[in-house]
Amino acid sequence: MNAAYDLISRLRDLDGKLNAREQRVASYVLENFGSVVEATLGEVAAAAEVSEPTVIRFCRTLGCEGFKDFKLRLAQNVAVSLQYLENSNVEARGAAPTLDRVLGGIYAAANAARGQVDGGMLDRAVGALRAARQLVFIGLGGGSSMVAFEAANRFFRLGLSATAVNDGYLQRMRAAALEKGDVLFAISASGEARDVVSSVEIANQYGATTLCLTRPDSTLARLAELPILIELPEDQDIFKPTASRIVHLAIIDTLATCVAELRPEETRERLRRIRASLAAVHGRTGPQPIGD
Amino acid sequence: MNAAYDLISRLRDLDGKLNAREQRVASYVLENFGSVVEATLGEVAAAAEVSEPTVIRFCRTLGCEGFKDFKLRLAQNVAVSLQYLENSNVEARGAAPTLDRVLGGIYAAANAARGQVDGGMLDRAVGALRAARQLVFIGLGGGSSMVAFEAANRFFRLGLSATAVNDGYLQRMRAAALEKGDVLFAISASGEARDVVSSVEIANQYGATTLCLTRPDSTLARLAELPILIELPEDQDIFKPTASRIVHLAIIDTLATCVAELRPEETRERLRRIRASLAAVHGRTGPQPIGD
DNA sequence: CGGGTATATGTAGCCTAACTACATCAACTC
DNA sequence: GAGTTGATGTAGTTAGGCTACATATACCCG
Repeated sequence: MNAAYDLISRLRDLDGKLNAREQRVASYVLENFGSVVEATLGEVAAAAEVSEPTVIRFCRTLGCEGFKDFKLRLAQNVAVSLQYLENSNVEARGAAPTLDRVLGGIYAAANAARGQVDGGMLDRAVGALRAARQLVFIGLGGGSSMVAFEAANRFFRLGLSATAVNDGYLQRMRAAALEKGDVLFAISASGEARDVVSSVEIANQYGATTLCLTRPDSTLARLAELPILIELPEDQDIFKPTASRIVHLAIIDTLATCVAELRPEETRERLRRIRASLAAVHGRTGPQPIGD
Repeated sequence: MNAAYDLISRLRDLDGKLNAREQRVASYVLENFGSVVEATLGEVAAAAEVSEPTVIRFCRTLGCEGFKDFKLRLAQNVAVSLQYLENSNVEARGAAPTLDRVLGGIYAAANAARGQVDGGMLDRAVGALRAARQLVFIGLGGGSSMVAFEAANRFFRLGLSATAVNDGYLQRMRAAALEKGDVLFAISASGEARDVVSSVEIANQYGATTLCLTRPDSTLARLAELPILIELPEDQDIFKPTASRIVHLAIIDTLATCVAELRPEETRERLRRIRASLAAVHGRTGPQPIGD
């Protein structure tokens, strides 16, 4: 998508497939993002125990113009995660560094998503959503269930008939009641949640359009008609909730925004009505978030 | 918090208070982040119509070591927003640039939050949460209600007695049933949602500990005992859902992580049990997100 | 098995860009 | 109105990135 953003993933892709000496550089860089950003060509060459031109060649292999360009892109690439990850080394626990870890995880997941999502995948989903007679979002297990509800919450504001269901039995029942023109949108971090998978199969049988937001190579990914697939980086930090939910919300927001922009007049009117309905509850009227 | 992150705000702070020629440089930089990152000292000097040393002095005024250091920091500072904002200029609508807008909004909100949240605020909240006999999260209006449920979902995993309530009447009732040692955690984007505010007042009366996550200078902020306050940047993009929900989720994740780390053994055991309970539903067992 | 070619890597030198020291100029003070 | 301080530019130095070329290694084909 964006050249600058691909650097690290390209680095990871090429890792192992490079010339011997360039590989040394790659390994060194992968383990020392942070310092490489501030190092000179000579320093990197010395640290990786190769000659300077080898480092330059390595940069060019990655598609950069030279070492300078490489450093700039690397800086931009790791800027965010770097900040957070470096801080997390400091064993100064407490809440503030933990916030950094959480945000760092979100950034990492968001960047990963950004690299994988291709426009077509989302555009097809948008096409199906805007044309839907009714929209049913399903998810299970807290995280995905929450995303499903939030999705319904997003889309009803646009004047669409949207509901979320997080009861496994009810999901199957709702799926069975769908027909052509209806959309079933399944959300699952694992892509294996049994009730969700079955519901998609059922909806397929009855001719509904099935979308999903999940991992590649999962059962759900194979069954849905218009899958949105994102492989998110594993998170080692077992005490920290995964960032996948957040990325899923971002995707939902993206889809909702696209649909809203395709029908601006209707959307504007709905938002006006919703805002008016709330003015009574708290006096505020400005351009605030609608709905608290 | 982190030096690198302050560059642009420092620039904005100093804007107008600089020497005549350095001001020229500042103005130029503020309007050309994007190209400055790739420009040389000479190019910036020429573009701002000043001499090269003036540019260097300008960099030092901002607290950088020199032009190189300045450029690096600027690159890191604007890396994210730049990527996203630049893309949004391109009128190539479609879903991919919209994803960039959504992520850009999240980044902007997250950075804003990061600058405002001080450790003490969070640490006090963590202290109250870990000691709670029971935890009740309340929120209204879709977004905040979702965050409340997700919070309960996060904390029950740690072995705490956590519930979420998004029914305004029920919120008051729950609040009235609380006592000393219990925690009421109110979540509100506006800080004015009537039922939520009242519930906090009621809980205060009965001696429960009241926390909140909301805007500064709001009614809720004034009433809660341990407020977590974040002023989030207004979002002009009316069709795009606000990023405030996401930041609120990040704060909740942070609190949950801190509490989890304060009681590691108990948490580990709960997570093991929860994982085991799900193994039956989908065969996966690895270090995946727990609960789909 | 050996010569030739292609690819990988290093050496030495060049050139640009960042920085420094110094000079000049303007403004403000007493 | 002269002195002093601070702002700005000029010229020169240095270091770091890059190129051209040389050497070494591996691979292929007869």
